[in-house]
Amino acid sequence: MASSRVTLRDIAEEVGVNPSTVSRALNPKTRGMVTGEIARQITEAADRMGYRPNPFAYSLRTNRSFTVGVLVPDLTNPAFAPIIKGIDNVLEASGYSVMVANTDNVAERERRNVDKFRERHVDGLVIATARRHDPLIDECRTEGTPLVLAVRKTTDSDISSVVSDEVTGGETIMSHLAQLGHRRVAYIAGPQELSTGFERHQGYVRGLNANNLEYDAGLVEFCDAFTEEEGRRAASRLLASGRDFTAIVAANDMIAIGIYDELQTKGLVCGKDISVVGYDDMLFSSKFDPPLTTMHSPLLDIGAEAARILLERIEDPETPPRSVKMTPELILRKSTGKPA
Amino acid sequence: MASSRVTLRDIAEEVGVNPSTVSRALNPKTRGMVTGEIARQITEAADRMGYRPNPFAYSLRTNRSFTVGVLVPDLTNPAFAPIIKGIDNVLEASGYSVMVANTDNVAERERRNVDKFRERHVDGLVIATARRHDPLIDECRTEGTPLVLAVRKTTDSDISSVVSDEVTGGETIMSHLAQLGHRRVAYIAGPQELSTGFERHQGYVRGLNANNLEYDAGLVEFCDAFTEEEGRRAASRLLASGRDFTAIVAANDMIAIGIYDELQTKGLVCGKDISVVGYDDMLFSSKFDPPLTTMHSPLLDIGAEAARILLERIEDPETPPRSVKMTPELILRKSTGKPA
DNA sequence: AAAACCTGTGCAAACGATTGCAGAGCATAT
DNA sequence: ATATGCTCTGCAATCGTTTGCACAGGTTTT
Repeated sequence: MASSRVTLRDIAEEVGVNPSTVSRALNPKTRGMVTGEIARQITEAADRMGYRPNPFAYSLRTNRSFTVGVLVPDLTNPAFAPIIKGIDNVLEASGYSVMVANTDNVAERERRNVDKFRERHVDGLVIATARRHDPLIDECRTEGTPLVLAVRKTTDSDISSVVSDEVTGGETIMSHLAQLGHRRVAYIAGPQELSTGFERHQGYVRGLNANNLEYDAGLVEFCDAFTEEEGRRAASRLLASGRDFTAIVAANDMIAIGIYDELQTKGLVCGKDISVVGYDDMLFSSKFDPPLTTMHSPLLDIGAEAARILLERIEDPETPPRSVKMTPELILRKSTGKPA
Repeated sequence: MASSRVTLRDIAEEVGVNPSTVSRALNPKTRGMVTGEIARQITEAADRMGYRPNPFAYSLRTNRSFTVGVLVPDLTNPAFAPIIKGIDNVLEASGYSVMVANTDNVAERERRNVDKFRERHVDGLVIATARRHDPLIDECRTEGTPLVLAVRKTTDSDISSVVSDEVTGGETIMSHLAQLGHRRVAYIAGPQELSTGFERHQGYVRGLNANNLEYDAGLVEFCDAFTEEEGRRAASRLLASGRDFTAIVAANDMIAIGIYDELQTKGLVCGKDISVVGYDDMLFSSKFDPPLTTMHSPLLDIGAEAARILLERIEDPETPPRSVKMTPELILRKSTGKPA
């Protein structure tokens, strides 16, 4: 990699001043300290010579890296990719670079990557892998690392986070179903150690109440992960239980896909024999067979907002933690209908 | 961000030697220079005290950052996400960090990000945004920046790249169709300034020849981008042309989806009235309606291999450029059948 | 006119590593 | 016994910035 040859000293010599003057002239914050004319000469020389500050020197001196680390469980999961994109969009505009790490949901890998990020002195972290109780997050907090959680939160509310309003989302779904006439609706929950899984399930029970439906433990199955395979297995258990129900709501779209799979192998047609609704409205959920009715989570915005909050906190370490809840939106498609 | 407090000097004082000795003891390459016992004491003290080298200092001195930049048109496009994941997997294992940049296919943004990466002295670049003639790539080449192209290449073969074998892929698709009995198959091509678009189209015409079908310019439409929308428009033009054909092959899965859309609005049923085949086998292409028969590109492997080649080149700058072609695999699903 | 204060600049010390060079100590060759 | 060589360690410079401090010169205050 060719190095950016020209340094502060070069410019200083060119203009005939001390490097420190050049430094001050080039830094907006200190520019006022130097005489207008000299500053002009310096900036002129700087871009004539193609000066590019050396980030290592800068960072060594200031301990700022203009870099943030992003942790996701799976880069290729359409429920996470948009978050990164959102983050990248706002961070790029502010001159930051984003480093990503894929953790595949393994705690050890999360820790390793957080450590790596810290060693590299990232200015902050956005974490989309947090569990409700997460020692790693606690650590970061006590270490004072600026961080914001995306799409998930911990039980500790002293940490910035941006999520969608999962419980009212879940509630809304139930109302939709109730309105269609469903009385017995099953639920396939996500992992309860994730706020997403936990709160969406909570939304389900609230929705039950709100619509005068009663909770039946036999109608809810839990998944160990937000995956198609887990969804399929849970659906299989549900079907095998012999219980009666006319709709299944899934804790997210991946699980919903798993349900599709199982229904299909059982010869049930989704949207007619049985309704199913997902959550997230991830890419292509409108292309499935049938198109999935689902709760749209504004993933891109969540990422962007997380980045903004992080930036705020980085620029001013005194900024108190802030938690924002985006409001999701129900997208009606073909996988729900009146009960058979 | 709390700084990693302990430095070489601290360890030096603790053990009672000069910082340079500590440096040597801790660096595997120079470890041999220091007496075994002392080295032992040093490493012992180092991890007792929790020493973490300061990357800025290291990089400032050595000009190495253990960082690579990755350029993709769209992080959220399922045809690119796996590439990043593949890259991350191998790079993480080698202690590198990956910085991503989303360029949305805008050249100016590509340039800006490459510049940013260079300023930050990344050790290398993997670029998935290259056009067949790409001044940006030329520049990088003459600057000597280690880089490897992923999933695309330029006409200049002196640049490392890893792609799937697009032309034989395209050819294979045609043979499949011919075997089913299709004689008139249309093609919806991708942008010809991208090697992917160009070579896949080339595969189409070779496949025509190989199966004794003749080329009919009226049966091919070109897209300006690998998008659903472009695919839909091209399909619309094709259908409107009044030409006769029994199958459409798309330059990639996104375009294929666009074709699905158009067929549906025209009341044609895909896989019966007309066959369509995609390319890439991106996530969920098995979930579409109907499941898409497509050419599987080993995206994850492509990313991983690109990372490996880059690493090679970084460690030894004399390594000559290397281009590898992965072999794709035809995945038969429901969108193709015998001609109506 | 002296005292006090600005304002703009330069000097030099960091930041935390790596590395060429010099030299101390000791073993081997002459 | 001297010369030669080898191995290990320390010294100090360096990478390119930022920034506290000193200070020169000019302005304002008393």
